[in-house]
Amino acid sequence: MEKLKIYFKNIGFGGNDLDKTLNAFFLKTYKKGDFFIEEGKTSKHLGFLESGMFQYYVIKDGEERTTYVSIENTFVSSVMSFVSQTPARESVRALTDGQACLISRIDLKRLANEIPPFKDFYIGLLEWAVCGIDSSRHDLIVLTAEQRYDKMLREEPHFLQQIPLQYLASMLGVTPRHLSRIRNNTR
Amino acid sequence: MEKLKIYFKNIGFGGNDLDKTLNAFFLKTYKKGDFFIEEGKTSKHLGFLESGMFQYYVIKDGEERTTYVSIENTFVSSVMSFVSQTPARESVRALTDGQACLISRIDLKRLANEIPPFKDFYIGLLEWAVCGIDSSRHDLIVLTAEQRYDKMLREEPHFLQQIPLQYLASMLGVTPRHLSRIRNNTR
DNA sequence: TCCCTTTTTGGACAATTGTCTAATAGCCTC
DNA sequence: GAGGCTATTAGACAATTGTCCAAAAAGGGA
Repeated sequence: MEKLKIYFKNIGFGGNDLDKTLNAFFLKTYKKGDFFIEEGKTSKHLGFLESGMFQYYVIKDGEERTTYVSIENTFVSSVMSFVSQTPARESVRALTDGQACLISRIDLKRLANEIPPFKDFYIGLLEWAVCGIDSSRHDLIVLTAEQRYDKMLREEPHFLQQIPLQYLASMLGVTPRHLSRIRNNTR
Repeated sequence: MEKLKIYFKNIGFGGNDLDKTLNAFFLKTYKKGDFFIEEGKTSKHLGFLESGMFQYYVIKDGEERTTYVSIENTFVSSVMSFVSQTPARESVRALTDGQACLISRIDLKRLANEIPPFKDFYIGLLEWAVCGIDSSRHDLIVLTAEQRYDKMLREEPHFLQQIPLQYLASMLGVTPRHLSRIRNNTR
């Protein structure tokens, strides 16, 4: 849980708060293909990705559509399911072997009440999530597929290095065939 | 601020907490076309829409694209700008005359520290926002335009009654021309 | 190194969606 | 109820994007 520890230290956690916080998490190891959460089930845990890569996807007309890919040092969650405790509309599984630190929603709520800074951490996490998701939604409505690709190239080049194109295509709202066309045009 | 009062009562606010909370808001009247926030400026206030309708949009290649429309009894905010205090990527303006209760980010943060239930309200608001936005983003990637329209017809029929189609089209990620085609097919 | 699997690319064609434009329909005001 | 807005619909055509498929390229063990 080394990276999680660094994460919390970076936002000012220390001493007792840090210990209690880290104790509420437990480490889980994932093999490629293992599920973090399956569509239809209710997400009980929030995860922090220590290593590896998780794919969010649904099966649509028999084939999968990727809605997002999480990479290490970020939080993983089927947001809606975890937050509202309703069945997940998507599955999340490991694209590679990896490790995540998990905390249950119950422990999260408990910590938030016991440790004031933890509640503020959760607010910060929600604010970060809402910004990222809103921005992505905005782009899907306002930009063309090519502009979205260019933006990813500019702002998240590590995505293009780490994540297979077939998954990125779907996240960008196009088919792999079309992403190939876009890449061919722009370089 | 009648509706705002009812809103807070419904989530369990009363007595001193309710008074302090309502006092942190002030009422503002909007004429059709008035801005709630302009693209490029940083949003200083969160609003609760007492009456009227607000349109979120950007000008893209000389023409406007609507990303969302808020209706009464909901909160209004250029989320990313308000949350991260960065310039807004979209404008928000009144589509009709209306009234909103505003609270500054500073007062919001102050109240969150003074009134514990208010912090929990803010968490709830963020959770609600993240669910709604995530769901909408999910639909843009996974569903066809026709399926998104059908879903709106099923789940938010009041949108179709209240909001002009030209704006809904854009929210659904298509042109008005194409929305017209969709509507023609399905009924 | 070689073989096997997975990923990426791209041709040919089809379906979807956008652009431009005009006609129709609603609605408000005088 | 006539005139002037604005919203909605729809035809014709063009551009974009998807589907189906096969070939090429890239990895990953044995």
